[in-house]
Amino acid sequence: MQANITEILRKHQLSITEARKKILSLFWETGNAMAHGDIEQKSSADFDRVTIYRTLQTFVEKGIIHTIPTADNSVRYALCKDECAAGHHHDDHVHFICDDCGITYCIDEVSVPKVKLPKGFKAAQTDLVISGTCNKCDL
Amino acid sequence: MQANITEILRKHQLSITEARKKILSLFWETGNAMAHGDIEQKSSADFDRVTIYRTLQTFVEKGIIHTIPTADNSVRYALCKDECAAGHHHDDHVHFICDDCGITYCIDEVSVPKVKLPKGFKAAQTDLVISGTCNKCDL
DNA sequence: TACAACAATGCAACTTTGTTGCAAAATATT
DNA sequence: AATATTTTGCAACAAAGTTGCATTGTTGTA
Repeated sequence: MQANITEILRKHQLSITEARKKILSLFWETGNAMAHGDIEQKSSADFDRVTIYRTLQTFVEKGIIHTIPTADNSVRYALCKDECAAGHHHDDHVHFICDDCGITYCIDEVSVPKVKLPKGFKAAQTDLVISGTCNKCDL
Repeated sequence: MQANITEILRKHQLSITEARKKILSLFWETGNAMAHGDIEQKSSADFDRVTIYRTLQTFVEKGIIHTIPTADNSVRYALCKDECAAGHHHDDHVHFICDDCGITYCIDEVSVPKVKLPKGFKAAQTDLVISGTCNKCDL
């Protein structure tokens, strides 16, 4: 696994540093999407706040992670699929945010349906974000 | 139009104040969605920052406006349709954010398709946000 | 392995964004 | 018109995000 992480960094032509290895491994461990705040809490002792900001930024640029829009002013980040290349992302799956526990899931089983837009509108990215109750919080 | 605005406020059992009239009229004038920052720029001379925060909050609660999630940490607000009642919104239309000019459109013509979720997941709200180039910025 | 070139990090200072409590002002109710 | 209620502005604060620069760490090459 550790070897896997350095391999990902190398594949994207990034220097192998402690911060990047740690933050990237956090994504693998949790499995779900994380907001900046989550990452800061889980690694604030190890790294400076600024480093986390910059690391997330480069990860997004390189196509390692992608952003998930939310309605509460806290953008979340999640691992991209292999197909994601630098510049243009291909994360056309649904994201689910639980109102109870706050966990953000990538629902890989469902893909985002194509939408016909009015004339002149050209879609670059489509985000389908559903909020509600997840299967753990469902009573 | 001015009469129209006070009528909306009254319909939702809100006191008629300068701040609320002004902010609500801004939404009608621009026609598109606005982020908090936009509103602050267009009325900062008239009102305190805090008032804008609180006004937007009450408008959302009363179902006059709804939030549009974005991937850049700046939630946008747009007018609701008449059907929107306090508590639960019915804005099942698509939102389009132009990467060029930044304008956020409500694409009323297209409605959000229903999505089947895995077992145990219950959807409360569904947001379909598309980013790309709008018909004004399209060369 | 050691060295130079380059990139990433930490620190500090700062800007922006959002929140809370309370007194003053505006609005609504009678 | 007078009182009760709501809303606003102010101040102070907390949180989130940014920038420049010196220091440290990483990479590629001899």
